[in-house]
Amino acid sequence: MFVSSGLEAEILHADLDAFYASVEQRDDPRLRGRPVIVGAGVVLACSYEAKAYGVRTAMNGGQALRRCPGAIIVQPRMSAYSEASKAVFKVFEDTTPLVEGLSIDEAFLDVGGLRKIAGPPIDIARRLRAEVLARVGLPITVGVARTKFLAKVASGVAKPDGLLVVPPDGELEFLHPLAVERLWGVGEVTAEKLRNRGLTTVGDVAILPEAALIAMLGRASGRHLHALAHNRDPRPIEVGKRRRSIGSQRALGRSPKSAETLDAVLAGLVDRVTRRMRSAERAGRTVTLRLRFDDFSRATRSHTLPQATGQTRAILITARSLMAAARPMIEKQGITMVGISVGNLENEATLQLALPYDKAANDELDSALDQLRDRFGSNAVTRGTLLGRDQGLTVPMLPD
DNA sequence: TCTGGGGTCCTAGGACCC
DNA sequence: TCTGGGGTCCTAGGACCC
Repeated sequence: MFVSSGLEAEILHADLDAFYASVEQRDDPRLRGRPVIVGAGVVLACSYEAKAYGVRTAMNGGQALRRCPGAIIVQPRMSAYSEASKAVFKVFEDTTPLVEGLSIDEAFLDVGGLRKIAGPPIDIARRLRAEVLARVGLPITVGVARTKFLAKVASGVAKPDGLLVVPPDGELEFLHPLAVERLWGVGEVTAEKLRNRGLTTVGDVAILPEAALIAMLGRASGRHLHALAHNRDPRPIEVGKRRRSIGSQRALGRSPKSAETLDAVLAGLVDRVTRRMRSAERAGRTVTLRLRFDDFSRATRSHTLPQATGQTRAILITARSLMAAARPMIEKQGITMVGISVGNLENEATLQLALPYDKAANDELDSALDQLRDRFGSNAVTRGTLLGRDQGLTVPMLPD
């Protein structure tokens, strides 16, 4: 792994602009230059033309239309977005192997080791923006700085369709006048707490001792905020991060729901989640039921299994018993959302069976698996998953 | 027409073990 | 026999992000 010098601005934060809406405008010329809202009940994404009218992500659809009556509503096309994301990440990976994906539409890139072959970071960033536009047809904003945190702040300031480099000798000058909300990890609640004490800019926060921030916000948040306000962020780019949970949820509307309806929804969610787990070849141990009620209060109930599984049946049984335990709450308050997620996902196999892809090897593996099934039960061994860690052994499957 | 769906990380108390 | 310190895991809730 390259170790960046830490003295130069060589981390890029690349962030697609109004991602879903931009894909829609790319694919339908009639939408270009017009206010576009993706999502019907609620705004999943909106074009900058719609943002100009005050439309925001997560806003209720009716409210959005009142603010921007001329907006065009588009149904989301998740597969198109996922395809566009893959194409953009391909451009990232053609730029540098050191790519850390943050979400479907943003990533950090470490270009520190590329100066000799690809030029200074600003040139790389310019080319990256041009490449994404040429190859995928989407606008992207890039922030360049010495740290991940600052690069992300820079791209946020440069949006939309921009490029901003924060030079190492101008970091605090750039950072301190910004509103605290610009800091990664400062949301509504934290911003309000800070505002109540008259702290509105990053510079205001930087004056406070760490202990004061910890007293105000708790240990982790206090430390985090203190470090960021002083521009301390030593985290390196992490390549190949894995997801820690997989989940699915569904809004139910406000009308009362029978137990049968709820069970059907639950089964559908479990099926969706376990399919995704199996196709990702992962298994998990902790099943969490998430509920939301009429008054927007929430509750979670979870249970941890002794062994990781990706099987629909095992997870559905667990989900049902969590739901049964939550029954009294559900009867007291109307339920408006139900979700299931599976966490404690087992990592990549700890024991790699270095077998070549030939018939003899596959047969050998099959018979080894049969023996394991005999020993631990047929449910203990499934494709792409693993044995419980009690056995201290995980078994990766070969592709069919 | 007061609300989506996908995630991450932190905290705090209790159980349990050594 | 009594007590304590330290560590891990589980559960529930909350803040935050895109």
